[in-house]
Amino acid sequence: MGWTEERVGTLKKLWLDGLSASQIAKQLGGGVTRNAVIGKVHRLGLSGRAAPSQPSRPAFRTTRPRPSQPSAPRRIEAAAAPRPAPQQPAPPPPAPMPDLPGTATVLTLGAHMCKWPIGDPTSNEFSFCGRRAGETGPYCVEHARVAYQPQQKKGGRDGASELARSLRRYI
DNA sequence: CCCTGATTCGC
DNA sequence: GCGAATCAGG
Repeated sequence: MGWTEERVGTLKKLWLDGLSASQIAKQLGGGVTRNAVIGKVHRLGLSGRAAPSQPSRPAFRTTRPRPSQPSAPRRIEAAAAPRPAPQQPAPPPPAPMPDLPGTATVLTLGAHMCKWPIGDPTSNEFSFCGRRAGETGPYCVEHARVAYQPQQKKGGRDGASELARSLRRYI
């Protein structure tokens, strides 16, 4: 299955919520593996996260030898370069998930109800927004703005701060 | 062995 | 652009 806007939106949301790639892949349903999710995440440019559960950042590229071209000798690059002491800025606090107005479970979620995921999809408290969804999209007007992040290229008004404000309420 | 994300590269 | 294969690591 291809990456529809809805699936991409869900992917973004769940990834920014700190869910693992495999969890996102399960939640998106069949047709996607965790590799697909990770690949898409990288392609979307949001590889970094606020709260990586397992911070594996070797800071140096983990040169992966290519399986193809079998005649090529396997060269293992041992990290010999001295690296300056990296200064880690203050880690951002983890984002708790407040309860939102809608609390529709997957069973009670209707056709025209906002399908914005609320909470951890793997937990029992997971629910959807459930408010009235627009005619065009699966989300309510408020979540639609967050899901379909507009191209904030130009324009006099500051779309970024507006987006950040709307996001802030859910983070 | 389970899991995690990261990367490469053929498609 | 997509994702399987593969990596390094917890």
